[in-house]
Amino acid sequence: MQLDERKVKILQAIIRNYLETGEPVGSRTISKYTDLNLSSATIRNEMADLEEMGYILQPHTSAGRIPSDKGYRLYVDAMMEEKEKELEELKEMMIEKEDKMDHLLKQVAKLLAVNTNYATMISAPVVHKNKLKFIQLSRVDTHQLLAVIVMEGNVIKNNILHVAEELNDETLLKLNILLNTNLNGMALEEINLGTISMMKQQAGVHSDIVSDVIDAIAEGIKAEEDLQIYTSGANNIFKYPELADNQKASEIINTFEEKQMLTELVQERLADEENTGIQVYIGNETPIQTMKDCSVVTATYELGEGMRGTIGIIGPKRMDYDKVVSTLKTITHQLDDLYKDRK
Amino acid sequence: MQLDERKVKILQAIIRNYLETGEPVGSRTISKYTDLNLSSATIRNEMADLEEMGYILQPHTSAGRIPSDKGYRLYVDAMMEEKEKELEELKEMMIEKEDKMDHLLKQVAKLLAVNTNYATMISAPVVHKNKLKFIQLSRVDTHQLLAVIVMEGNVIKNNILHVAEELNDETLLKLNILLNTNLNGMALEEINLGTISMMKQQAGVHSDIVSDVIDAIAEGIKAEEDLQIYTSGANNIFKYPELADNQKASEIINTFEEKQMLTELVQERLADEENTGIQVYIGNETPIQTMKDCSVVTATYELGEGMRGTIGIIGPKRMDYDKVVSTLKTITHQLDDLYKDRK
DNA sequence: TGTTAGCACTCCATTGGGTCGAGTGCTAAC
DNA sequence: GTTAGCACTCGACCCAATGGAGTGCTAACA
Repeated sequence: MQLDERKVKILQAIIRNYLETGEPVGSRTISKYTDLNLSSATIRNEMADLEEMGYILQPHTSAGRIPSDKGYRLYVDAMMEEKEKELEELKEMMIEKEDKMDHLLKQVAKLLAVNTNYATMISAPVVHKNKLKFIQLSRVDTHQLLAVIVMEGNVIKNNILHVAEELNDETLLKLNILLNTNLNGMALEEINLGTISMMKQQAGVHSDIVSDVIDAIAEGIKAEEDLQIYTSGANNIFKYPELADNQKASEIINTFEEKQMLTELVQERLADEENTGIQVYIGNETPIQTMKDCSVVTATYELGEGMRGTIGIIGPKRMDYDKVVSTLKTITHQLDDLYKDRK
Repeated sequence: MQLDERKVKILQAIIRNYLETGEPVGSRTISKYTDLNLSSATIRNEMADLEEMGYILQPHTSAGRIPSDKGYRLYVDAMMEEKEKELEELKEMMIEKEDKMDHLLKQVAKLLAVNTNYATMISAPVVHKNKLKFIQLSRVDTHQLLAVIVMEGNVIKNNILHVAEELNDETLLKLNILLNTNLNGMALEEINLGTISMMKQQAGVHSDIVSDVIDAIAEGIKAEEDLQIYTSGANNIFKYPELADNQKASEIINTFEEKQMLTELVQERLADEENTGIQVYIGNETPIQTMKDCSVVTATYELGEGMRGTIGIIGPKRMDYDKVVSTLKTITHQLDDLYKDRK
């Protein structure tokens, strides 16, 4: 059987209607809803076909039809294509240009959640090419050193080191020079045992401090790797009865709270360097099992120089894909602009 | 009417039973439950009295009784007194001694949530006496300076400053000396316009850099003030049917997600310098309106030198107060120990 | 051949009555 | 002061009946 234009129109009508109401859609509704001027009987025949083809399904014998995952997929694909064409103006948004990245991201998540009425997440940008830019040791106390490590993109790590013997200014200066001449400009992956042992040798009696600094750098990488994720609007799921029953709600809320599980979404996106577009996971397509009753829309944003993060919107399958996709586009562009402004 | 010993015993029996089952408790149950050897009829009489006195109430005419907020209050007060006396051994806990404070706090929140089956929150310690310990400007790039500000308690703030003209090493050194001699050891509140203008004058052409650093310090205070709160186990509320209906669950989850509202709990506790004990809010006693159907138990922990935070456990009114109070005591002591070890 | 009206049928949601049981208050007896 | 007993109340649960929304199928129509 073939999916002719009329079938597509009917399918779209079913989906749109279901998106609005959340109730199964009957043939009579469609017969009035569309401008096709077909009787409910004809619609019924077409609907039987669509069901056979797997685009819609009946929750039970004498109910209306609801879209299947496959049906949503068709709808979304068509819509995405449309969106891709229209180059939309970026709307004004109320982002206070906070200096602190995490404040900004929290705000973005919240803004999105409030605007869309869905749950949202955003991952902090991950720096891919992590080069050391600058290292500085300073004496804070007689037995405490402060190690400041600045990486490309002005990501800064601090560490307090405890030292047994007090260091004089000259030694400190020497160590600083040693560290900077050897490490500046190096990508983190390039720092190998050879470099380290050489530096230790040069540091002489203070080799343990070099070790400490290296450790601090290593820790910096680690901290960077378990990426920050901010969420908002998890309680929006209560607005959709099909997600609000205790069992499901509990699982979803938990996923949001743990955040750990959300990284799967992010990983999946960031792994693919090329893919910077918008991705839609419907129902079981999602990589996160607990969200199999939801749909997830993700977008990748970029802050120049390989710093990329992911934004996600999580809602019921009957989410307003249209609006969500537009909103995500706008937001990712905004983030882009923000970066340029700050540069 | 007076609350004699027998009434108290019956009240306790009612509460204990209700805590376990979550169902209204009938007279026959109590008659078998306690070792008072009283018939259900007698219990009924006593229960009528207790109801009149406001300690228990009937959800509807022919149901058993459930404790009122006032009833819980009596129970909790009695229990607290008991607990205060027994000096309990600190149990072994699985806290990895992470260096990063926020990891630690997240872990504590989670640990608590898993152990108690309630929702938990913990606020990052707030430093009350914020003294500057050390300031350092370093050149990162031709037009970028890194300002590192270390405060008492090794709280570190970084800021990248953008400068128009390139500074030579000597100027940088001078500025560093200027900043440190004028500001070190000062409490943040003590830095006034007088100090600032004097420093600016001394800095001459570079007075704008001094301004920037002062701004950075000011921002440091601000960031410190809107305190970090970590939460865990919000989805535990679904385990208690009386909290799991959509309306209530949504509100509670929202409160947890926003976190902002939770600060009220913290503020209330931290304002009172003396009060470092455990506080129980039952139902409407809570300062957070959305939690009027819950009980909240909070404890203050101290990491020496005026760094204090708050831990809270949020559950149904029929929470196992006994266990919660013990657990909180253990945890706060543990945090104390942790600090001593690291010192 | 595609479209439509009509009809029988299915199934869910809702409603209302009936029953059951847990629990109460009251009274009278111990 | 305590208890047994009894009538009463009220929510929970079950069940059957009802109604409505929606379907599939068939026959007639353009």
